[in-house]
Amino acid sequence: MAIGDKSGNAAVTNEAGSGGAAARSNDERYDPQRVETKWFERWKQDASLYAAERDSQKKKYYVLEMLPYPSGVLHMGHVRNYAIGDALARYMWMKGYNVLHPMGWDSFGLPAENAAISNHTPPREWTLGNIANMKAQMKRLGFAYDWSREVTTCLPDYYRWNQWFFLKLYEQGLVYRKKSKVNWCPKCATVLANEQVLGNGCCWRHDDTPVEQRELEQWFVRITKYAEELLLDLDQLKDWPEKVRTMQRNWVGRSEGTLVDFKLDGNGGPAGSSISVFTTRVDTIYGATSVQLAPEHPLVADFIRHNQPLEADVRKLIAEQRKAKETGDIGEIEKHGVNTHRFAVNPFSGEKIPIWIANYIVMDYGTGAIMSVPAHDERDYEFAKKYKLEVRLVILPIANDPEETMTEPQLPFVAHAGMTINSGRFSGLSCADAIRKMSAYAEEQGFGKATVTYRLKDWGISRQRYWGTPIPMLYCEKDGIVPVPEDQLPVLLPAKVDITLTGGSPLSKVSEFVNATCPKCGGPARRETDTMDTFVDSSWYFYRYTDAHNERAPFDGKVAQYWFPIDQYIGGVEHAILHLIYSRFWTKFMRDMGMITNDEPVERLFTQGMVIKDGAKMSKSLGNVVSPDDMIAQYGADAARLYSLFAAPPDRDLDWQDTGIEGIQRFLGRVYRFFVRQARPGDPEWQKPAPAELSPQARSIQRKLHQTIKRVSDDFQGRWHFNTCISAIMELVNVLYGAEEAIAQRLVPLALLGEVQRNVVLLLAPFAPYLAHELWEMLGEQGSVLHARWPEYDAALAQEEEIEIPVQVNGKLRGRIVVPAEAEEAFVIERALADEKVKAAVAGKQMVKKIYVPGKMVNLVAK
RNA sequence: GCGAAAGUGGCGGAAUUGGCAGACGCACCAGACUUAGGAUCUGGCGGGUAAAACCGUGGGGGUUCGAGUCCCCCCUUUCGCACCA
Repeated sequence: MAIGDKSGNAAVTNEAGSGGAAARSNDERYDPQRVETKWFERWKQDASLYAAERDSQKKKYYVLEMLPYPSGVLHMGHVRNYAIGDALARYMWMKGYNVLHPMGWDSFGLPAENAAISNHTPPREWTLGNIANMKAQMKRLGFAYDWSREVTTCLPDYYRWNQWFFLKLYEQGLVYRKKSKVNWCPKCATVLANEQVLGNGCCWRHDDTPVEQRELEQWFVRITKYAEELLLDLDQLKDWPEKVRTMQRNWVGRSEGTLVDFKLDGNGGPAGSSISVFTTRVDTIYGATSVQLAPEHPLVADFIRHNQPLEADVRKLIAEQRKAKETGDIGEIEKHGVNTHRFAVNPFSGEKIPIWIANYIVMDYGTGAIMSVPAHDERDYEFAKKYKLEVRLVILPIANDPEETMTEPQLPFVAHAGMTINSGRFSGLSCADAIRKMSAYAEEQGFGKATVTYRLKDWGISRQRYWGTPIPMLYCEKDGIVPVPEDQLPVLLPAKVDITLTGGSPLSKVSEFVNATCPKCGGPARRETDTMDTFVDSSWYFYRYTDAHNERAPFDGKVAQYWFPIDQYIGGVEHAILHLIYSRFWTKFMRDMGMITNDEPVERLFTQGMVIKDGAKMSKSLGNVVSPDDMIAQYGADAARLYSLFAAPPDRDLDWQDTGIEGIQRFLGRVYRFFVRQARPGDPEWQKPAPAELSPQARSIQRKLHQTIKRVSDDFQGRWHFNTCISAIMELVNVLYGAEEAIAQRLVPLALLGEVQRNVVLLLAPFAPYLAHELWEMLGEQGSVLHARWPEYDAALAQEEEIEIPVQVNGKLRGRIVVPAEAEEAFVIERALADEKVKAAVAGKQMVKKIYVPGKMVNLVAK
């Protein structure tokens, strides 16, 4: 076996500084720590290495990974996410684009406050320390970010623009103040985020204390103003995963229906009051035999006032409902209700029907009141059966045959198409027709109207917490709510704050912060002490990257216009709703303000799968966490990145296997050793382009090279199955190993060998930047491989000259023949029939059919 | 309950349009080199058989010359939604 020829070691001597074939095995050894440290130090010297160009003539490409929360250390999910984005960014650079690939920190949020409490570190210090740590990890991993555009949301130069946007929203009536229910722990005496309420409905710090619902004044962003557009524009987001679009569609939850007012029947109630009911099936209203109220419906309090014994029952219903909501099985709640012994009047029929309060009616959808039509709704049916309420059929199925008599359907009959009966003047109509006519009639008569209901609620952004953007509002006794004037921004978050979880918002106890002057009257005013939801920060951060140091505006619209929309956004599917819907809202709001021209922030969205180990998500409690630092120390950054791309297609979950990354490490070493043996940078012959005439063996190497370039390029353009890209490169390297003897015997022209090596480095560059840079230098190339041109494949060179065709007889594989790629059908069939095994298989049979699928296979059908 | 995705060797996965199932990698086995091997190189590796035949992509049916891929029914897993009126 010939392992390299001695002259090839010329490349090594300037590299490892040693010589002599005897020491070969040691010199050839790939030491990722040595190589990666070397390049890490070099890259550190050049801050502008990955900077996007300004005023570039090149086509732009904005690739973005979702910014992390600086929790302390990177985990493998981050590594995978950024490895995908980094590969794409590097590929696009090599394709000649002006690439924007920034990174930042979603650095406000609760964990910093918890850390402050548990280790007495100020949130700012803790957060900035984590950022420094994670940034160092990212650099060590070799991610090509333009750090000159780094955005840190917890710093005033960023959050002042949150405040500025808040003022703009306020000016336009898109932010308003409203009482709203919040989770309140009586022991902590503070508000809890939903995430801090345990499954049993208790406080996370006091697991024996049930959380109460309290009404608090909160700031709300009127995202519902854009509900329709947020829904409609989903159709344009063709390069978003269908799953995400569906989730957003459901989240917006548009539902067309009719509002109908049922007047309260006189005795004892407030005169003229009525119950507004939302229904999608007003055509069934003559079948309504009761009205059902949510236990938390405002009218219920009124009923209780007139009928005290009701209170206990209602409390029970509320408790049942809340518990079911908390445990997540509101769908399976056993239906309970209580009769108020009051009546409502069906405005269509004039009929008096009883009013009930039921635990399955929720206040936060529709109007919190329904008309109950047991005959045509499963839930109403179940309830009516239980409480012996009347079931009245008002829709019949439409018979296919007009002669056929309509039979009464089995109840409940949830009809989508049918004909109304027992419905007064609206009898005999199709359902669709009845809905249209009855809605119109209700509107005409002034007791209802067609309407659209959304599940989407306005976005409550007030948080009674310290580590967030202060809401720039003042409360003046004389002037009421007064916005902080723009020129007084930012409202700085005070550094010295005593963070405890008692007594409400930490800021409310900082008197220097709270006490302010009213800009209108000059009198004393009190500052808003709530801070903003951190989703505000992440709703527009990617615009800031385009103009990160602008001190006069969040960003320059012209600059943003060059870069937007984001060409490719990459992140976890867990952000499919909140972050991505708030971001879409913010873009539309900024567009309507005239700041930008794009309707949507993100052109293409990619959601990568989770990193799991031993079948479960990595978590400290399971003890199956793999630390990136350990992986870097043991195998190197390239190996960690490459493995996270190789182990599974990026959209699927990745099952981390420690032995798997060893295989990648082996592969990287294999590549390195081949180059150490075969690079001949000083040889002019090796630098030349490959000759046109090649031996079959040389030709097969060249063919494999072009096939590999094609496979890798196609995947970048299309389906992103980087796992198969990497296996394709492995195959190419395996071919090169198999050819070493031929190389030694000079059967492969040096010119081709050089060409193949240069291309192997280019193909590896997006995935394994450290090794690629090392090899590029080893090849004697000038400049960074990052700015080398991505190779183009030659279809003719990738083309096989001879192909192996499987021959089936009656669909079973019986033989293989080798034919020229361009062979005619008749020739191929003839050769197939001449094959010994095929002959044996068809012996004594009658040939029925001969099928040749060009270039693929032959199937002979014989009986 | 509704919706979506998935189910392929001992394992991760490949098969891009209906055309050789198991690429590539791991693990394992054998050989080479070696003072040594948890390094490296070479070969083998779905089941079955002496070799074939034959059997094999969750199960059952179907379409087709041909099905992992298309159609129907069922099972399992994961994710999302869920009295949404």
